[in-house]
Amino acid sequence: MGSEVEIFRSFIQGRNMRYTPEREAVVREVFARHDHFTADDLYLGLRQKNQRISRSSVYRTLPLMIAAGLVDEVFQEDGVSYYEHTYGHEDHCHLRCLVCGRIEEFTEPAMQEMEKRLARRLGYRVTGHRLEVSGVCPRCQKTEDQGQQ
Amino acid sequence: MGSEVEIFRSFIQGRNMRYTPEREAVVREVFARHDHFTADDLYLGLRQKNQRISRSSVYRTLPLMIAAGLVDEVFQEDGVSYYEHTYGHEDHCHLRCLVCGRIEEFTEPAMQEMEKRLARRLGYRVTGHRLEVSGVCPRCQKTEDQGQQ
DNA sequence: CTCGATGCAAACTATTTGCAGGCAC
DNA sequence: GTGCCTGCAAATAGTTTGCATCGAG
Repeated sequence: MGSEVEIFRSFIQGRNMRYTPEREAVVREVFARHDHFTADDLYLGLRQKNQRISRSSVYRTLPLMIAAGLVDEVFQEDGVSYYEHTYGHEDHCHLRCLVCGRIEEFTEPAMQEMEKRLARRLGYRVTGHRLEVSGVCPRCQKTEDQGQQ
Repeated sequence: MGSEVEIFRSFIQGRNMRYTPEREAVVREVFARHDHFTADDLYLGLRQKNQRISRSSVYRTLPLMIAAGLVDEVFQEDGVSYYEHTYGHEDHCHLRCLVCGRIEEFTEPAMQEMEKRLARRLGYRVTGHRLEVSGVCPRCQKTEDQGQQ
């Protein structure tokens, strides 16, 4: 932590925008987390830390962090967006268990190659990807078996 | 078309649910389309064909078609879900141009292998995946170049 | 006939936005 | 001091839901 804050400050100031305490608070909260979070998670987390901030500011800061390349929206569930910070993270994909809802991450080196191949084949300049694999996790398979299903 | 309707009818009746004209209308509309559509697209399409149906019924029928394996929710945009029918379609992924918003499809044989590898490695029983690659399409790259960007 | 399905309108909820006042620069 | 940013409350909009009625089986 620390360098992410600096990166965001540069990004904001480089665009001649104002580096406010609210914006810094959001960056800090984002990087204090190491899981998937919603806008409201950030808001409530900051509130619990006695940071005075509004939901609006959280909602207004997230797109800036995405533009700065520090955050990605990784999936949506029940109409709610989930985010994660990306700085210093290895590129990874998400695996969702349809039974227990748990989401885990995995890295897949083949993805990068696939992307390059795609870019060449279709003429796209590829900037990102989102792979979500769904299925049933080992634990839930076991439960199903016991349940004779 | 035709066999999809039959599949849905069997699915509904097999669950001891009622096969209503509204449900059949939705299936027919879904398979009359060959692009991505929203729940409202279906509703409006049916209305234009003078089918008397409510939005509620469309919204209530879509999850049934997904459960029947005939439809997939493929992405969300601005809080709106987009669907496509899957029956008889080759498995494919989506490529989104961030500049013009166009979404095109591509098939990627490596996906299947990747899935199998994953399943083995992590013990998951994999049932589906969603890969969305984003970037800039050839046409928009050209425009950017002309614009000196 | 019975009970699940429909249509309508109201409810829900995440996110966005207008506006008056505040503060980064 | 200027004008971007904030907080608040209200608006937005897709989707869901309660309920009276309808109709498939």
